[in-house]
Amino acid sequence: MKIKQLDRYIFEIEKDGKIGMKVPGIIYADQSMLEDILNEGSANQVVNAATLPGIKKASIAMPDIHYGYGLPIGGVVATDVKEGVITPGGVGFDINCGVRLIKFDLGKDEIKTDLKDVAKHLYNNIPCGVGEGGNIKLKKKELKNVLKKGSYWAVEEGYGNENDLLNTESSGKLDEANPDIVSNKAYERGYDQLGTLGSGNHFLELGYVEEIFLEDIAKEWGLFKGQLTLLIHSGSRGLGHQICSDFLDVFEKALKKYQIDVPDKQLACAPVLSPEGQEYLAALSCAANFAWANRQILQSLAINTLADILKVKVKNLNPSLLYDVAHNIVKFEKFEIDGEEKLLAVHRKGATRSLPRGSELLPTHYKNTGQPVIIPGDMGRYSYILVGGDKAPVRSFNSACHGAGRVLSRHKAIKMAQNRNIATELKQEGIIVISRGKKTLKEEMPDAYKDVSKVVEIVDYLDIAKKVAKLKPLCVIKG
DNA sequence: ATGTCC
Repeated sequence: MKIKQLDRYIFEIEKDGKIGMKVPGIIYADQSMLEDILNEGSANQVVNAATLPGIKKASIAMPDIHYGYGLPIGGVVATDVKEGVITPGGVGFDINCGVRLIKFDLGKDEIKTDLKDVAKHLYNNIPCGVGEGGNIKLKKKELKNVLKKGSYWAVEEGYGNENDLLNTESSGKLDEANPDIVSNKAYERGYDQLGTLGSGNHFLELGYVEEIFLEDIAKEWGLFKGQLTLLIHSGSRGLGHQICSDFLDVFEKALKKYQIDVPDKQLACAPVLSPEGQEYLAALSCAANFAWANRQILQSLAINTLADILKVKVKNLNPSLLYDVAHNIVKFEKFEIDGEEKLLAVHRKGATRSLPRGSELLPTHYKNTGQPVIIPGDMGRYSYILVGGDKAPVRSFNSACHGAGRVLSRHKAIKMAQNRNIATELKQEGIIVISRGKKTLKEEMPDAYKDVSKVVEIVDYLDIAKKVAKLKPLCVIKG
């Protein structure tokens, strides 16, 4: 492939019509990241995605790009709704994996309880781990309501308030959801998994604001130095995973039916407006709604647990959701393409929506600032709060990175970690980590990830999203 | 990410 450097942090993979590329590839990264990206094969996945029917402008990769199923994690692909395709490989297995940030009216130095006890209490109260169920057990009729209503269901059931809905992407509900499309197998996996964290890179983290970069915006958003924060990263658990699996079969058959040629079967796709495309959209929306209800319930569990162990009233903590963003999703958004407004299916696969100030998709209270973009790093370093940048519409279909991005695969990380005790190492840094799975901490150790500061620096430089504040972890709960 | 293979 031919790669041209267009700017300090912009690399273009030239469009090669002979291999079916319909648009060029664009990778936002620095020189050293680019080398890793080329070596591990995810640049090739960017090229593959550029062949998808109806793709507009470019097949885009964020600086946290790494190898994934079909499209790389950190990939953004926008297809024309009328003449383009939709692909489960462009969304991922964990549909609406995402992250939310809750801020408190409490400084970390005001905490009198031993952090170890706080971590233990959180760990004991937040169901987590592979395949683990929680305390909420639903019948089919009720789970259907969750799939239809998303965060609204959680709020109706007392796990949150109107303010939470206002501060969740799409208000925590996609209207395209049709619970009748979801397989019984997916339902079976969902009955007891609402309000559970899961495993892998999912986590619940108590931290604090260590540094502020944009004072005005931080002030407007109610952020202050030393402030206690809660970060929750989870998704649609087994239910979403099953929905993705169910549709991979459907889309493989669709390739033949619609005579679509893709270089990688993992990019199996169908026209957005085909029955297959529409059914996937209806099912994906159910999984997305489940994930939003899940994070809303986790938020409520964590806040109550925290108030309990700190021996303060919830109302005195004054918890408030800054924002909840989706990482793995398709959204229908309007963009100007060749001077014409088009409705596009924006696939974000390990990418966060990043709406600039003035966007009509923003709730009124964020219209002047732009959208809070929450970027978790790794459990030993830091996380960032950014704000949607003015160049996001032209550079990335209003998308930013979603995290640090892996440098080691899960397998390699476990191998590299050998007999290291990651929890002990982090404790020496003043971070309490409790994990349910034995392997999880090795898979998720800080060395397995890029330095999120470098990743964030690139989207900041490109004005895709601007740095507002940096968070430091205090205690982390993992599955 | 995931009842880490139906």
